Amino acid sequence: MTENQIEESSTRYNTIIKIAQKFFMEHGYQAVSTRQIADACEITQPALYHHFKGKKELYLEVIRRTLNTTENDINNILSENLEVEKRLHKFSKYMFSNFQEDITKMFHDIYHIFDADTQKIIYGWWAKGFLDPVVKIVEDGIKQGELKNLSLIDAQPIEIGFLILNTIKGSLEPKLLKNLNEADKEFFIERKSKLIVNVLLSGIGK
Amino acid sequence: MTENQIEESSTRYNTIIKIAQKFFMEHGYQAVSTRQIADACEITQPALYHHFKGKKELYLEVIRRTLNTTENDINNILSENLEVEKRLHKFSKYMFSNFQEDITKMFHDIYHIFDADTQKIIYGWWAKGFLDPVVKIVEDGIKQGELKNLSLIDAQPIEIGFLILNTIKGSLEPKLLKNLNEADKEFFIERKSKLIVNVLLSGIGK
DNA sequence: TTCGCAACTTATCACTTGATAAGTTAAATA
DNA sequence: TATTTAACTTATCAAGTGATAAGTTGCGAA
Repeated sequence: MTENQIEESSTRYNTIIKIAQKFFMEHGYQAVSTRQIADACEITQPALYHHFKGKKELYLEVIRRTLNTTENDINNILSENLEVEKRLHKFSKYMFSNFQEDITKMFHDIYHIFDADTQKIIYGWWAKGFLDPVVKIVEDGIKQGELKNLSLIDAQPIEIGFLILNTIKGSLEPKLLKNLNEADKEFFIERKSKLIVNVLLSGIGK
Repeated sequence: MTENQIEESSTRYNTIIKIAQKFFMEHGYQAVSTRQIADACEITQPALYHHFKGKKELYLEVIRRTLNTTENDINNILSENLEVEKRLHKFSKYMFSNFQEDITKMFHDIYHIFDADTQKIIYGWWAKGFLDPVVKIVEDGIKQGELKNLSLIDAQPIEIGFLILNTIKGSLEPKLLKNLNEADKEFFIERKSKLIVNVLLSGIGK
């Protein structure tokens, strides 16, 4: 075990990140204080600084873990060789179920907090976890003849990947979902995902 | 002139709102201090409190004006009786040109700052300015036979309005646009809007 | 048994925050 | 001309903020 691995398997260290993740994702970086996080962890505020260099570094680790977890989940979802429609539907449902907080806000914070180099690193994680899998779906879909030849609409697979991601991202409604019970939530997500995929594939025009 | 109208036409009052708008839209409510706004207005921080009861009230007025301006602009854009495709294209271009900051963040702030009643009032402004016009486009499009009968995809016009709005909203890329010159910006917006409308109307499926 | 060190705590720092109180000034009104 | 008042300013507040220094504790290795 390396020093880093010991640290990462420590219970307290993980608790801090889990709780910090909850707070940061719900309220954003600025609105969360180190004291709030520490209180929720039932430790004193300076104790945080034993595990993390500062608030920024804690936030960065939260982001890293979030994106890393997502990458694994999405790759599992997409490992089955399904048709495009089913893959997109699964992906949409995953996003609705797991990103009940605006990730747009997260990227806004990243832009204003971290320097350009760190931003690039984070963008790399995001691309690997989110964008690449969706672009893969699009590319596979074209190969299988399930999707249009994109040159017809003067677009690149990566552009369509972005568009799909943005459409789903823009449709997430964390506040609405929070007030539903599990059954209603499931129903809402199923219906919404179906609609989004339907429009993405067939459009609303005649 | 009522007392309110005098206040609203005052130069200083308007300057404060304009500058506050710029700051709030770029950084979000929490990240902007009353001192930053005051400094940019070249007045002292307590002078703000002569014009506004508090930071919250200033922010609320910024939101009201932003949504009100948008409502007027959009109604002008959509007053021409064009076909659905051209209307959506115009609308998309307007959004890209005028909302160079994430409006998602604005709604996040609203949710965490204001009480439920105030939130409802703001939602009313938003619905009137953004949602209603888009729903009108959809309804007109169905009447004119340019769009599918929505019962085919088990959807309501308002749902499709949301989806269109969210797709465009999610695709806004303020950071990217900021680094482009006017010509490149125009080109980017034109191209992106065309792609979005194309996918919304025809989809990417075969 | 002693030592070392991880994992804390208490106390405190400099700084920023939104907000208020009290005094000033210049222009409109009576 | 006297008075009022809008539009400020200076001074100051309490409540927070992220961060550091220095001391404590308890456990595992030597």
